[in-house]
Amino acid sequence: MRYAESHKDETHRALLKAAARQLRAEGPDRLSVSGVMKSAGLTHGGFYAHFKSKDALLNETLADVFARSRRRVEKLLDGLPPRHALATYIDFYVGEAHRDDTANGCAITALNSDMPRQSRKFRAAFEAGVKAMADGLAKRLTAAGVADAEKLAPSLLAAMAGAVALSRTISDRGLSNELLASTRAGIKARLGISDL
Amino acid sequence: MRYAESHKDETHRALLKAAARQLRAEGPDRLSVSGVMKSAGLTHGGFYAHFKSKDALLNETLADVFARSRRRVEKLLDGLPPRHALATYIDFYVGEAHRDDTANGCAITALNSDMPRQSRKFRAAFEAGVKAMADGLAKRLTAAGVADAEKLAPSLLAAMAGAVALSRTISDRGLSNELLASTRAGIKARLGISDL
DNA sequence: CGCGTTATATTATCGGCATCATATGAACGC
DNA sequence: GCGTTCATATGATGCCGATAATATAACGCG
Repeated sequence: MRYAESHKDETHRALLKAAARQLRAEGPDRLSVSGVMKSAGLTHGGFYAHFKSKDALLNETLADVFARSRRRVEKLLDGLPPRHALATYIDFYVGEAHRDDTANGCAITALNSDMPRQSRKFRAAFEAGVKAMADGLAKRLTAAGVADAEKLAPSLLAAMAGAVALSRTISDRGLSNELLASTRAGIKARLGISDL
Repeated sequence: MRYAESHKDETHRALLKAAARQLRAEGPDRLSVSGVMKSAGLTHGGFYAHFKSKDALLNETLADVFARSRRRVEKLLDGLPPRHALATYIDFYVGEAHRDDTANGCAITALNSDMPRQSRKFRAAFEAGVKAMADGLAKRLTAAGVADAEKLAPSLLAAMAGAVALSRTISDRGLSNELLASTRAGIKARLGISDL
């Protein structure tokens, strides 16, 4: 290695970061190799020194996005008492800020309807991410004393992601906000934490 | 008009029908002009005699999809007492058959996450469809004696669409079914029609 | 029954994108 | 400072899709 050993790793990370944003903003089809390279300040040709293919980039990126989201949520909720953590999570996920920041938001809301058209591997990465999120939520539900947490968690996740995704399609800000608020209230009622 | 006047109209309708399936199955980006023409038994060149552009086709197709879905639901629920109609609607929408038939299903579940990346006109057509569906649902809620129907309807729609969309991304059939069942139960509980 | 019209087919153009081959130039050890 | 080696840049190549120009063929009217 004549280059500083960090160079390639740093570039790799930079590409992943750029891809993570573009994946959620543009979707897997519209994300382009040259676009990612340009975002990282490079030209398109060097891409294949870092990833075998666009597919490989997409798969690695998606796993990375889920992992980062998970860590972010854990940091956000760390130390909160269970019921509070739950309420905070719901407010955070089904919130205006999340709706307005697709590029950094949850992959489920951003890629929901794209999945059935993607490659097997990409779908598998998505599914793994969903399962991890659902498991994490189930644990928090259990900790908060909610019954049937395992079965409930995926349904709650779907309701939250569905609301955020749909809120992004509504141009009328008031209506969009109302949709989010109504969803937060509905979910909290279902969990018996309407007071938080 | 030397051709039978019906020819062009028939072809137009056939193209719309093919596009309607491909739009939901492939998404707006992967849907291709030549694919639609081939589905209708034609070659790609003649397309522009029927539509100004791919965009025009997409817009018209989306409006058509929503209109047809609406009519289909109205037929399904026609004559049922309000609470029954509501329960039937939920079972139908959040059902395995709907999940398994993307190409003929609701545009919201099929295109949810694609919308933020589409053209203004296409998004407007989508939004109009969503509003019409929400209004229809609100009317049925009101008829069934549910309070706050106007605010509740979009949130319910989002939960239903989110569940179906997410259920399509889960390869494990059992888990996927469970997600749907849990969502149906949750929504019915929220509406006080768990007994139906 | 053939003529003009109109729907559809053929073929061409153009651009974007993934991928790849080769060139360049920066950094480190000597 | 010099050459080696590796990251990145330059510049193809080839495919696929949207659009458009032109050619063909089906049809009904006179």
